Amino acid sequence: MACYLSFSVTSLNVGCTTNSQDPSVFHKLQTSKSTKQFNSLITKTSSLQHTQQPLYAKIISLCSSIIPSKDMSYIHSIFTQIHDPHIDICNTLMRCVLSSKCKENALLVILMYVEMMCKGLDLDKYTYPLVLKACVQLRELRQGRLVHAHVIKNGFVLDLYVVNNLMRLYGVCGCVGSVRKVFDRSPVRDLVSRTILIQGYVDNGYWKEGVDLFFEMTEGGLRADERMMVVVISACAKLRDLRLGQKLHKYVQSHKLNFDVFLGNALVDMYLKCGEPDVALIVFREMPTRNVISWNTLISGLAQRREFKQAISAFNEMQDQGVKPDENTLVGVLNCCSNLGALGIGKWVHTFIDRNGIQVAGFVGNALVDMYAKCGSMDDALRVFGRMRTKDVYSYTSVIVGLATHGKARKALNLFYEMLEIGIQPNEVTFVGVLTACSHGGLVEEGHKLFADMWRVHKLKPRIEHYGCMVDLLSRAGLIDEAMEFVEHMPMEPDASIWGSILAACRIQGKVELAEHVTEILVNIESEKDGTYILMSNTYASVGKWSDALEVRKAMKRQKIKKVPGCSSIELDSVVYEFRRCDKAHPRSKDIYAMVEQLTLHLTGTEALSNGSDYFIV
DNA sequence: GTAGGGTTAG
Repeated sequence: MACYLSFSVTSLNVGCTTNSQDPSVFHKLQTSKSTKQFNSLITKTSSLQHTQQPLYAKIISLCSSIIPSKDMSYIHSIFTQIHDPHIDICNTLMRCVLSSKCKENALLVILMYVEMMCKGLDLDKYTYPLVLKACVQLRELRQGRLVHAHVIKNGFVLDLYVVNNLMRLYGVCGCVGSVRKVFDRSPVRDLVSRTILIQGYVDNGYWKEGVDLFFEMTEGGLRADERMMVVVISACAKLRDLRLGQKLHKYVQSHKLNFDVFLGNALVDMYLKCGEPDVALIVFREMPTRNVISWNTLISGLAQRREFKQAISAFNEMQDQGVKPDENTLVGVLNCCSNLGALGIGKWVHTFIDRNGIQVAGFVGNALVDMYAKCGSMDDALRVFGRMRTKDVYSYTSVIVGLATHGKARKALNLFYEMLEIGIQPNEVTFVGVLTACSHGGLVEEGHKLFADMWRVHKLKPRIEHYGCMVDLLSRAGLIDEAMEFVEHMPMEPDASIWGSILAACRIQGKVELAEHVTEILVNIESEKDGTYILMSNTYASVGKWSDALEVRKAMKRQKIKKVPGCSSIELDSVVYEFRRCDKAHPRSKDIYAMVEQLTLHLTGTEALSNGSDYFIV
């Protein structure tokens, strides 16, 4: 075999001494911009014996720094051309390829590993962690198991780095049992192994088990470090267990652990998820350093608590402090906009996305589509959706739900069928949209068929909300008897929203007796809820039974049930204003009410019902 | 030259 690629010793010296054949080669290597140019330089250099190969490795690590391209195939091509490479060179090349953190390159590392085996090379303790890391990046369990077999065969089970990487691989591949097995059978373990073991449980949803393990270990005398605490606290956040969280926080304090940004972020997230936003904010303010993730944690955490306005002000503060938002920030903010109907802020975010060259794809694209749909700008939603190069079930679901709520039933359903044709599997939420479309479009037949398809075709078990959609569909179509029959045949206990649909239909059709029956059920389910009484009262009113309507109102008063004030919001110059019934908080509320009076007068010729008795208005 | 935090849709 000819053509073994390598550098001449002289060309290596080129950079440092004048004793060279071609003084420009080394300089060219350092300044080389393109892979092609670089490759041609390499192939021009002459042969090198493997005794000089450590020097060659140095060159290779230099290569990784001078070539910004993610295309590592040239490194692989160098690798394949070396006849008898030293293991250090292989490891260096592997590390270099792996550093780019993209899937294609991780695959390249595995390929290199296989080729090393074919060449009959003796792998060392540094090779296995690298290959296993590549498997982790790819979630490549099958290949990982083969590597595990080689690890055992070649006697590397005593190496901590190898063992820990093996455990990590099984963890990310969802094999908690294997993580445990490797741990239990390994004669070498350290704090890292223990952290990976706990993380294996936590990452796969066994939060309680992970936390229990932590206490078992610490009660046995183990001293946890910051990294282990981050894993355990994140498990606690998922468990929504405040008491436990406080206990862990105390552990951090009493053991004088370093309150770093990771630990801070984990604590902020935990307090937000456990329902203590005030404590979360205190911890957040106390953090010595914050990064973009700290802000994301705060913003998305507040959003999850439905504190959307507070989340937006956190976002504003973040910008005041000059922290650059990343894609996750924007997704969180867009989510707030969707819920507040804050179209202006949403549009601002869209502009920000465009100006910063952020791809409208994936999470960001989906959040943007959803924002426009929820803020009532369906045309914009469709425009963004149309421009997205790759659409997934979330993108489709957002527009389908959006169209359905905007009353564009046919268009929603057409998109649904288009989605199926492309081969995207719908999920439960997609069907909420599809059934809502049928309900709003009065498409009883199609609704029945699609409901049946859920399980028959897509193997999705209808949840209570789907039954709710069907009851709503039938009720709105005036088929109350069918709706009742549907409710009676439900496999689960109908909830308040389902009875609510029926009750609403009763009001429209003036079915007093059924309404009374349903109200009784509803009061038993949620006696404190105002909506039930109001619907019943309105049902009486709709058939002219005014005294009965009044009776219901009196009953409400007796039981101290107050109508929860409805809330609407409007956004002006990026500020969201909220209004409730009888709300006088706005500095110009006097003007606002005057305008309402005027408008009402204009529209109906009667005076607006300014205070109190709007129980009869749904 | 091993381990860690946050993420969209009804």
